Amino acid sequence: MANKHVKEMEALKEHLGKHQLKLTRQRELILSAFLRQEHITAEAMYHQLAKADPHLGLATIYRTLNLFCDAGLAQARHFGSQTKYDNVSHKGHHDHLICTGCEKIVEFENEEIERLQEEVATRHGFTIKTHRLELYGLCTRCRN
Amino acid sequence: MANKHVKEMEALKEHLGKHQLKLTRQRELILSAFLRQEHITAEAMYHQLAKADPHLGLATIYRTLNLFCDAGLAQARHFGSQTKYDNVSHKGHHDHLICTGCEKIVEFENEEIERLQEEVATRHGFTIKTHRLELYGLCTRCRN
DNA sequence: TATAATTTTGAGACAGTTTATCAATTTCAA
DNA sequence: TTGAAATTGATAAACTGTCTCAAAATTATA
Repeated sequence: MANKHVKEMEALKEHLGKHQLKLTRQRELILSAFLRQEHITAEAMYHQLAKADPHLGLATIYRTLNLFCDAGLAQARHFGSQTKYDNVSHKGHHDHLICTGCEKIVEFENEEIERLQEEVATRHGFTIKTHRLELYGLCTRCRN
Repeated sequence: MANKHVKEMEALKEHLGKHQLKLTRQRELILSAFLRQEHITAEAMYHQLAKADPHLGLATIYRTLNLFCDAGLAQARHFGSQTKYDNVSHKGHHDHLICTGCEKIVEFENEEIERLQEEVATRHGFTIKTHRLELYGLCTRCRN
């Protein structure tokens, strides 16, 4: 299980090294838990990890998830009033289909769309760093 | 100025009528101010209107902007930690190019992208209600 | 136009989410 | 091993947005 996430661990260590930050037990623990999810809120992770370490503070979760964003391992997405942290480490960039009925989230990739985005950006003189595409609607089940 | 927004005013009145709601001075004032913007936060509008009416409450702004959303005149977007209300009354849906340097926001439309989004949704059994596409990067000026 | 029923408003209290504070602890380079 | 620097946990504080409720405004009706 641990060696499953070696690559991400290395990426984190590299980021830490570059910014005079330190590798802590908490950061390892949170990374390991984070990589097992597609997306999670800080609050959800707090409760999930409470079993493993009851003294892990909520602030540390927030700080660490934001650190992962800086390191390029996570991406924050504001969903309603909460922030969800997406795991973007071991797969290419993906976009989201979100069911407003049951909150189910389906990921997808579409190269053609990505290409058109580049085109639009170039036309406006922009250089894209990242993007976010979310389609909101009803899934098959919720439509009935 | 007032007769510039007659159509939207009518749309609002129709919505009010259908839902046993009343037309108030505040709703007229806020609609008029709202239609002069592309997108604005409740807080920003609060300060902007403080000159015209120092006693207009923040809660009223929130309530009214949400009312506009119900009436189809506005659309709420979670932008960072804030909610921006977009003016969607007299123009089609548009997406955003956002400069991470100066925070400038450029709007664009791309029918081809919209079409591909529909295609993706259909393939996954979704019926899209709305979507959101944001491209983050640097504008020409900030790249230097 | 006056009246009354209903809705809306404004002010601030309140709730939920995220960040800041700071003393105590941990990390890591020397 | 030591000590400077970073991190943590607990909680206070900040921030955004909603709720409450008495007073005021609107609308339908007479």
